[in-house]
Amino acid sequence: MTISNEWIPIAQIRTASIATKWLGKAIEVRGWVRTRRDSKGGFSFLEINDGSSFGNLQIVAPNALANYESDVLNLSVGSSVTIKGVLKESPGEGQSFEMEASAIQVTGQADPQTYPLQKKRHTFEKLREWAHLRPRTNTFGAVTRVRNRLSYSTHQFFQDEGFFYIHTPIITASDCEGAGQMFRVTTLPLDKLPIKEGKVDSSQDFFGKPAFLTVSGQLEGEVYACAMGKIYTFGPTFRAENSNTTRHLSEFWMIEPEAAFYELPDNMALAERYLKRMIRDCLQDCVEDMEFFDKMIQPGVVATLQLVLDKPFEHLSYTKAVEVLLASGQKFEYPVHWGADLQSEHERFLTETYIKGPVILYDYPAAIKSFYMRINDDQKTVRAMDVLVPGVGEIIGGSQREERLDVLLERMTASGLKEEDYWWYLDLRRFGSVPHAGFGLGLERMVQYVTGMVNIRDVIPFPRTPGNAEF
RNA sequence: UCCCUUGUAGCUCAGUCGGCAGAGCAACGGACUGUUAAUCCGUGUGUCGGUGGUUCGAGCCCACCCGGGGGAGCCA
Repeated sequence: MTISNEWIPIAQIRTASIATKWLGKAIEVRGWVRTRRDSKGGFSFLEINDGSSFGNLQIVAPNALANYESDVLNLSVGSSVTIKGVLKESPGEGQSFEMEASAIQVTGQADPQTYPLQKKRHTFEKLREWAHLRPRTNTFGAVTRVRNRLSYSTHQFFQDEGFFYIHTPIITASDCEGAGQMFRVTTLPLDKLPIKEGKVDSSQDFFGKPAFLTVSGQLEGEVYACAMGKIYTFGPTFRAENSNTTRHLSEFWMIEPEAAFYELPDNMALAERYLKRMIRDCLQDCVEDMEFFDKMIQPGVVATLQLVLDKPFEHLSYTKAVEVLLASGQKFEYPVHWGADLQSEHERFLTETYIKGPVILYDYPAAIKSFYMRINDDQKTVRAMDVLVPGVGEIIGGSQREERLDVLLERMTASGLKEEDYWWYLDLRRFGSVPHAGFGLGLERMVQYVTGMVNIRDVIPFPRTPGNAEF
């Protein structure tokens, strides 16, 4: 049996407009068997998935095939196959097209006695133990394609808007980013650490000083924004927090745009355009996947996203938000008062009950936000913004940065930070300082929002959480 | 890190009062069928998370340890 090297993605056959051009023609597909149904009518049905689309291709395998008895009747779930045949309109219900096989080559068998995946539904918890096999399931295939689309949209959006893609460092020697607990990076022998004056002598370490995995590329992003105008980063970030929730990972992917001459309103508008671009692209290009999420994962998610596209985002100052919460009559576990950070129950009320959609909160009390956020004229609040969405909560956190050297120095002193650790960051304010702003978006939270997937561990291929780095 | 909850067949789970370890699905064998998570008949399946204790006897009670899930905090 000779099989050519030309095969077509099943996604093409799932798209009626493209499929028609293959009708009646000999084609080849390659993929994995999802299920086999034998018929005594002299043929078997195979469902083949190759990852290119949510839907499968139904193969009709006639018993006239030379290897029908020996191979086809032994094909089990998970086996890989290469199939040649002719694309036809399907007389059966459930699919428009099917392929009448003329040659089936079994590439790799999957022993049904030991192959963990069944045709039946598995819990997400169990599938996490099989992270190497779960992309072969409907849900994880769909999540993977949506995640890919969101990543692609990110680059398309920022490139279209004139932002430069900047690669900020993964390893950083400044532990001053302040966004959370950091992972230490070292080549020192852990069983025999060099000790000097009772402390680890980091001068002997690889970089001659303590080094860490980045928690944010923001400070480096500001450097490039203050030269290139508009930049964005898109890379992995690491947080060594011992958090065990459905919305936190130890390793996650973050998109951080930063733009010179941008003030907070520009920043908010950018965030809104960006989120809408991603949603629009997913609804347009991941139709089958989104239909699946809408039906099986979170009923109504498509309509909700469509609604988000049609309406401008609500804006609410922190002060107004506190008033709304106080006036709501809702009983909260944590009482609300001006100056306190909003708890997730408060955020949930605002976005899920009060606004019923995305909401941008801004102008937070200075005391609960980072030192680099620009102080407002009231001296009490800073130009910070959070974008909250129903279900997920905070999906974006950002701010206009403090560009005035004297004010920034004051804020650093008040936060107990040392000027010398930030000399290069402060230089941006010494030489040609400009107003600038940016934000960070957690890719996984965006995937959660768009798909309705409840647990963040199920929207990243190989989740890293406290106590779990398998695979 | 704190609180709650959970761990029994490949998977999902039941297991009463402490007294021989169970069901459905999957798998396998057969029947039937342009089938759609096909259907029908039949067959097999166990370190009851681990260690120790109480008891004539522990899946069940007690102690400690490990894993999973949910909530909180931290944040994206």
